[in-house]
Amino acid sequence: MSSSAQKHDVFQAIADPTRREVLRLLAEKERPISEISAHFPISRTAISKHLHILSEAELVSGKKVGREKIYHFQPEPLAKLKQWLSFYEQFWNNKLLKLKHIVEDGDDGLNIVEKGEKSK
Amino acid sequence: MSSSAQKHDVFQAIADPTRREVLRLLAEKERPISEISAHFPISRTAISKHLHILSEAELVSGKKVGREKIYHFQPEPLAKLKQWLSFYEQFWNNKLLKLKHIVEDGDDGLNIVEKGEKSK
DNA sequence: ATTATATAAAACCATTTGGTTTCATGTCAA
DNA sequence: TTGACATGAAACCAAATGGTTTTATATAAT
Repeated sequence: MSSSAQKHDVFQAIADPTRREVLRLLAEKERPISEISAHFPISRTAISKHLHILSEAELVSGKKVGREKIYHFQPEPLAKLKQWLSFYEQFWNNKLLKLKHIVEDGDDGLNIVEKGEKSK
Repeated sequence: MSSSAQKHDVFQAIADPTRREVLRLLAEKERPISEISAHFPISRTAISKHLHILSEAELVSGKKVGREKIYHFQPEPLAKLKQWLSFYEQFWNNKLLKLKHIVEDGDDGLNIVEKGEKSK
């Protein structure tokens, strides 16, 4: 199966602070909805909706056990985030790449002045 | 200054696909609003609002040059995202940590067998 | 069998979001 | 100085978001 008609992706799923906290709780260990919602000032129903959204993004998955629904954390979608991030890591890890870009773009770079440097 | 009363953080800022694309364009090189909006099917005003949000999250910054406003990419806030992500990397990079958790939680772990590993 | 528990589902609501259109303003060019 | 251009700002709008309350259903416990 693995429905690709997902309305919520990982970027949206982690945008909400409550959902991030839910994720952290589930990363620790799997828990039923009521246990999760006990950690928050909002209603159980609200938490249930958040779990639904996390579930759409495949960051969590729930299995019904007796009358409880036990949710557990699924890290896979975060790889996509990591991948997205990796593109931008150049910009803060490797300052030399800035120069490289300037060269490749055909800019002669003569008047480029880095922060705190004098231009002449 | 550096107002800390920011309504939008980096998590929310990158939740929107259009904003992610704007970021990518600005990571390539700095550009005025009109040039950015030329890449999208939506109005210049809409793009301007997205830039405002990215700016609140300090992912971009704009300087006025003549009648144009030139925006450029600022990678710093992404470090926060990277930091957030790093916590979860254990879960897909380092499978052994699973065992560690089991041990620390007091679970005897006797019948736990990792994928593809021999139990002894 | 009855009651309490755990969740699901639906209706509802205020605010935010992502977009639009319209109007105003500052700057460059002729 | 008169347009044209680039942006800003405001009013407006539909849909999505994040919450609520109410009602229903399945399971567990007594």
